[in-house]
Amino acid sequence: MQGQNISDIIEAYLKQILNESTRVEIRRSEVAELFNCVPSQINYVINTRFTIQRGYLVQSKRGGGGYIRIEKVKLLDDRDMLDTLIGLVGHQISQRDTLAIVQKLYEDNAIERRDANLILAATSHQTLALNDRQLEAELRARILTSLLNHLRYERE
Amino acid sequence: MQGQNISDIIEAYLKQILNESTRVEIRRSEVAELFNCVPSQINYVINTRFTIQRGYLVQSKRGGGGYIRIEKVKLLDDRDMLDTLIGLVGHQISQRDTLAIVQKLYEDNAIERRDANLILAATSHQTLALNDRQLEAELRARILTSLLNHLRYERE
DNA sequence: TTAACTTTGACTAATATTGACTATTATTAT
DNA sequence: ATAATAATAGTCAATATTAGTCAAAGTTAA
Repeated sequence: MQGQNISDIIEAYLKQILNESTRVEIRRSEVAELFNCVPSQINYVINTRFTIQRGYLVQSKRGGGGYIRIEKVKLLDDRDMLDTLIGLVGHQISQRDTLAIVQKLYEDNAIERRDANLILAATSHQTLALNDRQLEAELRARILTSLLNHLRYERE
Repeated sequence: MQGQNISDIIEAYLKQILNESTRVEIRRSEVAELFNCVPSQINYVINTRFTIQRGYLVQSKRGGGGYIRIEKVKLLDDRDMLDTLIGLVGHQISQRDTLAIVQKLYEDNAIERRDANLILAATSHQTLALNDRQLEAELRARILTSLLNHLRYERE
C-alpha cells in the first residue's frame, strides 16, 4: 500500500490499471524505464505481488512484440481448503497420498470424476516412470500442487 | 490475439480468411509485399502457427503459378484421432507443441476448457521444473500420452 | 543483529526478422 | 525434345528483440 519503495509503486501502478480493466498488458522494458529501474525488477514485482494466491494470472511472450499480461481472476470459495491441501502435499508426495487427496477433493465436490481421473493419470507411477523414487515423488508434488493451484480460480 | 508483431498480424489475416472458407491459397510474394516483409517470413508464420498439431494442412508448389495452400482439418473426423495425436507426441514433446495439441482438442470439443487447463498446468515447464531439458520433454510426452489415452475410455 | 525484503545486473532463453543461397516448376528459345 | 531462363517457394543461419533466472549486494524492520 505504501509508496516507500519502487516495487510498491510499480505494484500500485499496475493495480490502478487493473481497477479499470480486468487485464493489463505491458512491455517490460517500457515500465522499467518509466520507473527508472532494471527490467528484472518488474519480474520481482510480479512474482511477489501478482501471484495466483492473490488472484492474478500472468502470461508473457518473448521476442519481437513481446509482452507481459496480468489478468485478475475470480477466486473460488475452496481456496482455504486448497491452501491446506497444498501444504499437505509439501515438496514430495507418494502415489498413495495423492490418491487420498484427490478422493477428498472429489468427495467435497471440488472436482468432478473426470478431473479426478485426469489428475491420477498424470501423477501415477506408471506415467512418471522415473528410476529415481525420490525425484518421482518430488515431481508428483509439483504437478499436484500446480493442478491444485489451477482449481483456485474460475475461467471466464 | 496480439497485433504487436508482423507474424501475429499475418497469422490473423490468414485465419480470418479461413473463417469463411476451409482453405486459403496465397502467392507468397504477394502476401509478403502486402505486409511489407521478406517472403521467408511467410514461411516462418506458417511453420510456427499453422502446424498439423494445430489442425492445419499445408501444401505448396514452386515455379510459375506457384502457391501456398493452407487447409483447416478436423481431427475429430478422423476415426483414429487419438492414435494420430499420440503418434505426434512421440516419446518427447515441447511445451509449445503440447499447447498446440491441447488447444486443438479443445477447439474440436474433445475436451473441456477445464480439462485443457489442467493438462497444460500438469505439463508446463514451470511445473516439471527439471534441470534436464531432454528428460523434461520425455516426461511431458508421457504425461500427455497418458492423458490422451485417458480420454479414450473416459469419453463415452 | 539478524532475517526478510528489495535492488541490480550478468547471463540465459524464447521468439521474430532478415537475407543469402538452394530447390523446384513452368515457360521460352533452339 | 532439350536447354536455357524465369518464376516461384524452401532452408538456414545470423541478427534483433524481447522476457526470465539467479545470485550478489544493499536496505529495512523486528
